[in-house]
Amino acid sequence: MADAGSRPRLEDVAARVGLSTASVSLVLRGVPGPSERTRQRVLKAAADLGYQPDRTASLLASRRSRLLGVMVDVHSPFHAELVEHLHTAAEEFGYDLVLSTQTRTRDEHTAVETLLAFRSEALILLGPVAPADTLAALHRKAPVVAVGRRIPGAQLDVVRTADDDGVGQVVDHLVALGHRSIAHVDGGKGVIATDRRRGYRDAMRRHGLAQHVRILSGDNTERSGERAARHLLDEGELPTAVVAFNDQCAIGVLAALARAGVAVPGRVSVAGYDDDALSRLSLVDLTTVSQSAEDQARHAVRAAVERLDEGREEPREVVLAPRLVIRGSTGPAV
Amino acid sequence: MADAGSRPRLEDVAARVGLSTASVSLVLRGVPGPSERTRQRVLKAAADLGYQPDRTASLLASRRSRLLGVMVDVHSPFHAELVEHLHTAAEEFGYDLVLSTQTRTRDEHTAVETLLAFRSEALILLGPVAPADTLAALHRKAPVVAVGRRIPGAQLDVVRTADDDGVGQVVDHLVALGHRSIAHVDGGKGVIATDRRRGYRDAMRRHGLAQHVRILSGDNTERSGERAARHLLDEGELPTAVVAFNDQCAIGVLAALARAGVAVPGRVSVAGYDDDALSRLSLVDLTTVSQSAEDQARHAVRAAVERLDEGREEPREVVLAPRLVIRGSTGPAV
DNA sequence: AGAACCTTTTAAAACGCTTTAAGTGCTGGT
DNA sequence: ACCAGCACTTAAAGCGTTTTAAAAGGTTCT
Repeated sequence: MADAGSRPRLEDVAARVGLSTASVSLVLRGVPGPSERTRQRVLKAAADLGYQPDRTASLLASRRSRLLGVMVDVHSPFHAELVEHLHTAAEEFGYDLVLSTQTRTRDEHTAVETLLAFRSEALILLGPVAPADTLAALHRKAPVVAVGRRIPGAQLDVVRTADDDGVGQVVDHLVALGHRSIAHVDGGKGVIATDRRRGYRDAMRRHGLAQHVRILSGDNTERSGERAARHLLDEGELPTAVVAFNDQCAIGVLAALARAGVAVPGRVSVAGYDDDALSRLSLVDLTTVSQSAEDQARHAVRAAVERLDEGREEPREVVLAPRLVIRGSTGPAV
Repeated sequence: MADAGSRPRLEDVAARVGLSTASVSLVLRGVPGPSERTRQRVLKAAADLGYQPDRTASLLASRRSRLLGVMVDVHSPFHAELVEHLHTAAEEFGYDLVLSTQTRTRDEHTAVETLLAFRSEALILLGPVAPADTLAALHRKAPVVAVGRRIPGAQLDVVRTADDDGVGQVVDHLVALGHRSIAHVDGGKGVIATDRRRGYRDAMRRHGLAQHVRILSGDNTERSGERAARHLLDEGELPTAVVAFNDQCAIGVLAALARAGVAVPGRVSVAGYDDDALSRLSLVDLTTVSQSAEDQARHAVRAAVERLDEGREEPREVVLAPRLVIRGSTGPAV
């Protein structure tokens, strides 16, 4: 019956203690019912046999899968951090994670299909780029939680930080250091970039620096930061501070300035956004804005669980306050 | 029968064309047998209904799962790159990947158990730290392919690059630039560190520089690089070049030198190992050694497939040649 | 006309678990 | 004695696929 070579099954441990598979199943899942004596014997037998439940079978048998599908961009250090916190948060609620990495060769669509094929009960999408209506359609199949991006008028849940506020804090910080000529390298046409750009504009206006507003086009790459910095250098009218769209971009700015022999923060202060692992490198030591991965992860899981277990129907948007992280790349204006 | 709300099942598409689920299953998996006419009708019906096979059920029903379990350290940029290539390689052989991230809170053991619970047929472990006999025990349950690390005398498959050779290439490069006083910041007690240290020693000896051998203790962190560099600075006897255990460590060295105002590569050349995304940043621009993620991934999948589909039993070790990547952190000796 | 052989289709038994409704013994109250 | 009620336990019906052995429907050949 118990073929020597193969993994022990529920039936094998049941046979070992002379009980039914049903009882064993109950014990192993910690469902109340079985007596203490039974519980002990089953646990011992399971341990002796090295029994390990077969996920696939469990998932199939239970209508519930208790699985949350997570789409991540495998290249983003910030996503990696989020995933770690998602893991622990999900565990607290008795859920597990299925990850689907989105890479150059596997687009969002494929990634999401994979997650559904694994019967994820809800989807947590980190920084999805798909248009709002695509996400809405998806949301009809399974609850979707979008993390890190604003989605206007959507029925789905959103967890994000207030990007405009974050950039505002950076500008406040720089102004407090005496800067007036503060430029912004923006992030292109996405929703996130729009918010950060607005945050910059509003803050400048608030400080009566509207005439110093200077926006250079860029994106989320190092290269774009370099290009923008070179542009400033060539023009000769160097601002005293640069606020970049994100950390990658900021690092590009730093590189171009370093090559040109411009002292940072002596001559020009530079700030980024995201508090990437990169920005913490002591070689980089970048002033930036933290999006508190842990809180975002916790809220995302919480949102999914509320939909699944507590029957919430109305959409919810959680907007967290970003936190300025001051490091060595910003200093007093010259 | 076909409840409006739920996903269509195999039975639903079978009913739609008036066939059995068996036939539909055959068609959908591309198994030869069904007639052309049947094939067409089934495909159309499946498309109409938006049918999507349920992975869990498929996996359970087929003895084969065609799943490769991959353990990755979610924080390593190098692993991220490997995963991307593993995906495409696995796809070529008709396999899929299950990822299990190993984080601070989830150790190797848990990660691997998860992979087995998902019925992975083979395990691909990226940079496993477990002792050889633990891995050997695991290998008895399912074929294990260890990537990136030497495992002496093991029965399992290993795919790695020749670390000693890689460091040797770095030393050769530096010697060619006129360096003689070349120090090494090592990586602690792991197998990888041992190999790289040996590579350094051998190369120095080969060039008749045995009396210049200088090894500073370190590990795989930026901090250790900084510490080592500060040590050298304090002593006053700065070598003209430093070969670090890996890129992270090298970046620490760079940071400490930068703070001390030591020009790189003007006064001291610095090299790392791994060709991390970090080292490509133009701000860092680090000479390093590439481990060719794509080749390693391909060989790892190939090894697993040979075990699973071609009945190979003897262990195999694939040792790839590392490739020196020359960037801006190394230059002529002063 | 029947045997022999294809080709195509299908019924039914897995796969390893969960879950529900129905048991089985007890105890204690009448 | 009898029944109610409680605490456990279990038989059996799924979950949505794959797979196997066999059936069904043709041909072609004697």
